[in-house]
Amino acid sequence: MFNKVKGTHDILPDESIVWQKLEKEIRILCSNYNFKEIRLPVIEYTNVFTRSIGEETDIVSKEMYSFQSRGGKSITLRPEGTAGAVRSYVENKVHGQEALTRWFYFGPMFRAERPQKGRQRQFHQFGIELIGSESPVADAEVIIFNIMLFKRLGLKNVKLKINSVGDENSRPKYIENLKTYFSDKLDGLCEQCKVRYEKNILRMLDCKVTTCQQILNNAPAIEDFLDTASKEHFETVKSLIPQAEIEFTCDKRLVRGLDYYTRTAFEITSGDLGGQDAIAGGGRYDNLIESFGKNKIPAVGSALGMERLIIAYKSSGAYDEAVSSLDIYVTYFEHKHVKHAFSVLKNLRDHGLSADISQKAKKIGSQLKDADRLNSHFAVIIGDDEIKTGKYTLKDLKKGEQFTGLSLEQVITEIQKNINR
RNA sequence: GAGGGAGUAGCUCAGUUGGUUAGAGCGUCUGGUUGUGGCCCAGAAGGCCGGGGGUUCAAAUCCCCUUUCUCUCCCCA
Repeated sequence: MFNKVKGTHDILPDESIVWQKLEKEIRILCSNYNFKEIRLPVIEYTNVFTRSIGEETDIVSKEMYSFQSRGGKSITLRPEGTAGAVRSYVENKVHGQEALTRWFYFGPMFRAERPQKGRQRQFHQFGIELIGSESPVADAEVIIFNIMLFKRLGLKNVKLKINSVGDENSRPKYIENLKTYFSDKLDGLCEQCKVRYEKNILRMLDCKVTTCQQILNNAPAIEDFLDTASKEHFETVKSLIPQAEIEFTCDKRLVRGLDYYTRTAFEITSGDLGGQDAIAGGGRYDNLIESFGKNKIPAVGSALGMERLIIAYKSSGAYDEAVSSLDIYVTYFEHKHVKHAFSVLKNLRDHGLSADISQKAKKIGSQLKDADRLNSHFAVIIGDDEIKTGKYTLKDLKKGEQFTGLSLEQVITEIQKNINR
């Protein structure tokens, strides 16, 4: 027996039809918002991620699939999309071609985590990146895009939380302050918070342990450390989102797991997901491009988990069971008819119909049963009489009606009349 | 990395205090007479009871190990 690798998943046709629908809706909205598709490699040199995401983050420190190339260089399966997009932006000198870049991408991402509901080792993200604008308009656009997508798909129980995580001026001061605040309170904190205190103090803010929460309640808040420019930026973002008739809450404890975020951070959760409730997240990353060796170019972006989107979509109520279907199925009585049937099949397909044919000249009833199972709208029946006269028998399997004596042209027009695309 | 739950037919699951050839529903295949699907009826195929070891006269059932899936924590999308 061969098994799929732990945390990977086969998407069979019954499932891929849902993916296609969602991808189609997403593409429509992208064109609506003027985002253009980029397709990037699944592997990058490891330092693309370590430098941008942050050495101390969980993703980099314990979740990356890295290996040595034959030349001895360290290569990593991408754990997220932004780092590669920024690498590509800088490498292709896109900043010289356009003032503002609006990209979107789809694709598999890889993280070596323990799989559970809504979390796999190979998972798929859709993301957008808006590069080249420091304006709060850009932040608002990215956030609004995500919410509008969920509205378009009919998702319910979706909540938007936003926060400002500061920038290179305010964050160090804030972190310094947090350290002092917690320094004499470490004994009352959970074991993990003690580790976070040393490694990534901001993560302490969203600890769920109640004793930690009590201590956190009196902890200094990031907003008191924001400089006036950052404050103004955040206020403008907050004033723009309601213009799209979108509700949100400000969550002072919202921090993100990737180090590159500055100023605006947001997260969208769904009540339909269980433990892993974040369906999309993102924020501003004004210093990331600079760290790839370019001038300081500001940017905002977001990513959403496709598997999680599908879970939420399926439980939304707006979801109709997607079924594959066929326009016409070709049946024939005896083996000697197969050549003729085959040319009819080709003709039907040439007219753009989705058509299939029985593999064997078994009993016609059995062939019609096959047609029914394939969810075919029509079946054409070919035998001695039909071949002799060139007039076919067409059966409408949905209505249970049957037409006889139709020429091939009439067959095709009858089908085209009844199918809607 | 830590902790729960579960592996029996293609699918969903029964399986008594260990006791003969391991069951059901759905699905699949065949048939119910000549060239007509869905409903109905009849029949058939299909299982190393996840794998290995142990206890026993006897193991799907009890014990140990292992593996896979799943869920939770952590973290993230």
